[in-house]
Amino acid sequence: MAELYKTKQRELIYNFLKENSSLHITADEISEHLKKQGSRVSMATIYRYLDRLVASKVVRKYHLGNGESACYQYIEDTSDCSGHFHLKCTGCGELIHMECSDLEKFFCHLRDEHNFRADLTQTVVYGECEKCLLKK
Amino acid sequence: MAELYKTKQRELIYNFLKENSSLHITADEISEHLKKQGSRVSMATIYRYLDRLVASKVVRKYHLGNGESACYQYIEDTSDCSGHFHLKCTGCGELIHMECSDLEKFFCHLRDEHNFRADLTQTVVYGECEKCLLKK
DNA sequence: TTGCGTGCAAAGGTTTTGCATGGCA
DNA sequence: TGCCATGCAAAACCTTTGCACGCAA
Repeated sequence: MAELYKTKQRELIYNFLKENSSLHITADEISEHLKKQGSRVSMATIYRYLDRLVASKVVRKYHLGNGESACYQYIEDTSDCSGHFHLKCTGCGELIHMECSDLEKFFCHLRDEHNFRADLTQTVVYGECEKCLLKK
Repeated sequence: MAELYKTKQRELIYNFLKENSSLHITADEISEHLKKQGSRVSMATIYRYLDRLVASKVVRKYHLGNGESACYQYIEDTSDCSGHFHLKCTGCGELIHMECSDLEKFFCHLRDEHNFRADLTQTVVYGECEKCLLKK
């Protein structure tokens, strides 16, 4: 499905996302990165392609709140939807990736007791990280 | 603290938020509501006042993702920050308010095991609600 | 009177869209 | 050749800001 045509622009965007699958990347960062590489790709193309990748579940879209731009991340393993979790520090802005067995419990609790199937890959927990708490 | 001056516009906005403290309201909804009441208040005034209310912790600001506008909610009881939680259905868009003792456990787990002090009032869990799951 | 609050209009930033052109198959 | 993809520019959208005027205290 998805892209019928393979183009240079799409290849560049795709590779950048895949090579940085541990990061959350904005459309603007993609544009900047490609510019440094010597390739210029219009924002329209970047957004249009990202929409397709999101629709075909190749990348995930995050919205980290306030006036910030949306972030995109390449999905490493399509099957794993349970163990990965995000914490965003409202102090320093850091995004923490968390793996934890207790999460599964929380997920099951929501499903069994509240009839709500949470999508933890889409969910971001806001709060303050260790470093920022110590600063106070 | 906060507003030194009491004005008609501020009173209207404040009352609307307070009377609907169970809802999450956008700046635009405030504008529309007041328009129906016969009062027109500029968006600039609404946003400026909301900023103040957020700064003085009278209302809470939520960002529900994607291109959606920010939502604001009057804080009923200033002290209660632990037991209230939000689930947003990605299917029908409904925002579910959840009270649950297991949440406290989850909150403590993050704090004790991950050194992260979550702000549950700012956090929204995405997923699918009962109704949308049944539709499938 | 003093200075904060308001409205208007313009600007800001991110994302989307229309249209003509360019490029893959 | 026949579409689809691209770039450009303009528009859409939410939110912020500058400035002159209005109004609370």
